[in-house]
Parts: sequence; structure tokens; C-alpha cells
Amino acid sequence: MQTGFVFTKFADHLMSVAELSSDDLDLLARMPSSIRNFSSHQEIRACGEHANECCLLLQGYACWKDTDHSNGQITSIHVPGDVPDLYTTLSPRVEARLCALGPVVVAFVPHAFFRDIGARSERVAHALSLLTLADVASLRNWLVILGSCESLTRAAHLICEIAVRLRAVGLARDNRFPSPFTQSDLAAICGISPVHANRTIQDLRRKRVLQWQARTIAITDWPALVGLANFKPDYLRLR
Amino acid sequence: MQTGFVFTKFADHLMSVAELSSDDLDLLARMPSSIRNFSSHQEIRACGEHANECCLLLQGYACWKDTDHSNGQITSIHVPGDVPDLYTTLSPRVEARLCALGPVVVAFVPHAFFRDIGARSERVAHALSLLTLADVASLRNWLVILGSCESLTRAAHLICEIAVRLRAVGLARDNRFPSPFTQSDLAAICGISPVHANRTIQDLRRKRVLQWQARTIAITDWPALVGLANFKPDYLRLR
DNA sequence: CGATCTGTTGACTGTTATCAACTCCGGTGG
DNA sequence: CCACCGGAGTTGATAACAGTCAACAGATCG
Repeated sequence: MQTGFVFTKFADHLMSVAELSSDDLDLLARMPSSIRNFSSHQEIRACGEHANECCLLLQGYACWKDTDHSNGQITSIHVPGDVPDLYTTLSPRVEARLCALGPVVVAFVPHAFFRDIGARSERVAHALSLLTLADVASLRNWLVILGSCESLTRAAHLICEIAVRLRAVGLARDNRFPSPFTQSDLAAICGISPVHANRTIQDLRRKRVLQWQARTIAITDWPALVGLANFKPDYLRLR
Repeated sequence: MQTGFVFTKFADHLMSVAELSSDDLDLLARMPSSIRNFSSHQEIRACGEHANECCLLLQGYACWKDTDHSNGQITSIHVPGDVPDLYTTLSPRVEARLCALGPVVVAFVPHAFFRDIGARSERVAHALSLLTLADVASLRNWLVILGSCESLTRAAHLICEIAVRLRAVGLARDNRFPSPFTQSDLAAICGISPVHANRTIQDLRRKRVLQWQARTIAITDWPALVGLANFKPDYLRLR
């Protein structure tokens, strides 16, 4: 168990939706945890598992993947500062697979810390609620996108959302961020075939809105990308 | 304001995910509320509204509809016993439109009732949490369906889910239930065009798994429908 | 240096959107 | 009573979009 500076991403994430006092930050700094590393496509949480701690993502990306082996649809993607399995504090059973997209560093935090947080800081508890609401809003937003947009819009929207969420925790400065996930991963998020994902990305490149090489994405024309994606970030509830 | 037997559907809904004591049921029976009627396609909650009470659905169906996108994608559907805007107890701002699918009866319940419920019954509070988790799981499940299934599977799945959720609150006995929503509504839920929705329903009829006439759906071959839908109801967390 | 994963391309097929026209039905007003 | 209207359901023709299969090129890694 250790405490300290590694939780700044979590604090950034909470502060992106609500104001916190220095007492609140102290509380977060004293969060007990144990650190673990995962390699690409490794399972952080397996389906059916019973969790008694939450994963706080410190570095890298993770995703919830449907258990059905045939296509492995991804239902959400998570960036540093996120706690993808926060809901296990209410019901410990894990119903899907939490997978690493590229190398990942995770801090495991006991459920008790989150359960007791309401008694220690009303503000932090409320910020956690807002994060949960933002996650649900993001799910609804993806539902709209999968239900009504074609592949180019889907891919563009994904890139926009990742960029904005990374910025909220102080990453993706200069519209450039690591993309250790594969084109097949993008396909599983956007609900398209890997071959079509490839063609869609080429289309984005041809339109000169982004570069994707050496496992890095660089957005070269943010307004154009936002336009293609019809991206409106209100649903993320960022201040 | 009134109290009483009208909340049996809500109690059924809670008891479908958790066990409640007779004290808990008393607590629910004393729930303060005011009843309102809505006609088909009327807005129960408008986008941007600030709620200080929740809607408990008593009769009929309601749905969350996306505000902006031209096609009005529906992101979730709700049946009697559901509280579609329970999340407004945490953050009162409504971010989408809650619309009636057919005639609807709603009980408006003050936020305070839900906020104070934890202090009065741990069990009821936990049951409410489980309902919220089931709603999110349903969203994720639809994400998988929209991302990886074709229209026949989507429509079949929708019918399966509605039937099971109605059964959980004592409706849809005999695999027959009212369907006041239009084929265009089904299209907006399944993320397909109204014309294609029509052809998909005809396909289901031709396969003799259901009848849909006089605003009523009758499932004539449940196992076949479940097979077409690849329906696995675990995610609804029903006992 | 071979094995494997990822990205890329072309050809073909299947699913779904779109447009337009038409029917059927329940209401509404003359 | 009937003419009319609008909404819902239905049908066919066509076009756009995306999936699948197969092959290969480039990267990465033991």
C-alpha cells in the first residue's frame, strides 16, 4: 500500500466536474492503494469476478469489453484518472471484461475508501456522483452515435472524446496523444469491421484532420474534426 | 399529494432486484406524490429543465430521446414501476427529453423522499442502487446490440426486453402486452429507418414469432424470439 | 530469422437508407 | 352523411454504406 502524488490524475478528474478544497485534496492524497502494471490486451477485471477494491487508472487506456467472444464489442473507454469499476462498491460482481488498451498502470483502492468518503467530505462524494453521471451520459451519447451516425462520424467522435477527456486531466496537450490501441480496437468501439476501420482512418488522414503513426495520434485540424464528428462535449459535464 | 396502492408497481420493481420487508413496503406506501397524465408523444421532461421531483411511471411507456440529432434517437425505454429520471436527485439538470410512448400516467415524487430514504431503510436504498445499475447495464447491452447486430436481432431483442421487464412488475402475462408506440418509435430505438423497421417487423411476423396488431404485441413463439434476439436477460439483474 | 500481429488493398456481397407512391384508418368539419 | 386531412403502415426501385474474404506488406519480437 502507498499514498501520494500518483493520485493527481484522479484529483484532476474530480476537479474537472466540481470544486474541491485543500482538505478534500488531502483526503485524496491519503487514499490507500496498491499499484499494478498490465500489458496490452490483458484483463484487468474478468467477467464474473467479485471485486472488493476499485481500479483507479493511472497511466494508459482501458476499456469494458462485452463477454460475447464473437465480436467483443467495447462499451466504454477509460483514460487516466477514471475509476471504471466504481459501481462495484454498490454491487461487487463484475459483469464484463475490463481490458488494457496498450500498457496500463492501475492503483487498486479498497471499496471501504469510497464507501466512507461521504462521511468525510460531502464535496468529494458529490464529485464522485457527477463522474458516474458523466459516464452514463457518455454511454447514452455513444448509443446515439451508433444508432444514427456512419463510420466516419463515429471514428471522428471517438478521437474528439478521447482528446477532450485527456485534456481534462492535463494530458493531450498540443492535440497530440499516444494511441497504443489497434485499428481493430477502434473498430470494436465504433461497431464497424476492422477492414472498414482501416478505410475510415485513411479517410480522416486524406481529409488532413489527423495523423496516426508510431502509436501516436496528432490532430492537425481540430475544428474540422469536431465538424465531422458533430461533437458537442456538454455531456461530459466538464466545467 | 396522495399516497397508496398506486405504488405497487414501484414496489414490484424494487422487489424484482432485492428483498424488502413489510416496513420497507410501508415506507413506500407513504411516498408523497402528485399524479399527472400525458398523451402520446408528449414531453414529460424537457431538455434543460431543472427537476426537484422524480417521475415514477405508473402506466404506459416512456423513453429518453436525444435532443439534437435530426433523427431523435431513443436511448432508453421505460415501463411501469421505473423512475427514469432518478439521477436528477444527484444533479437536477435534465439533459434530454423524456417522452411518452402512448398515453402515460406518472407520479411525481419529491427529490427529498429519495434523498432521505437511506436514513430510513438501508434495504430500499440498496434496491434503488441496484435499479440504477440495471439501467446502466441495459444501456451497455444496447450499445453491444447497436454495435454488432443487424436489424432483425435488434427488434427481436427490444421485444424480449420489454416483455421481461413488464413481467417483472406483473404485466405482460400470457406474452401479450399493449404496444401503443409506432413503428417509427421502434426505428428510433433500434437505430434503423422507419421503412426498414416496417420490413423487419414483417419479417418477425413471417417467421411466426409474434403478432402485432391493434396496438398489441402477442409473442407466439418465445423460444424462437429469444433465439433470434440472442437474448440473455442476466444484465437486468432480476432475481 | 521465422512467427505473429497489424495495417493495407481489391473484389464481391449483403444490409440498410432513401425516395416516392400508395393504402388504410380515425378524426374533423362542412 | 360525406369529403377531407394527417398519421401510420406498406411496397418497389435504387443507391449508399459496410461486411467478408483473400492476399500481401510491414512491423515487432522472441
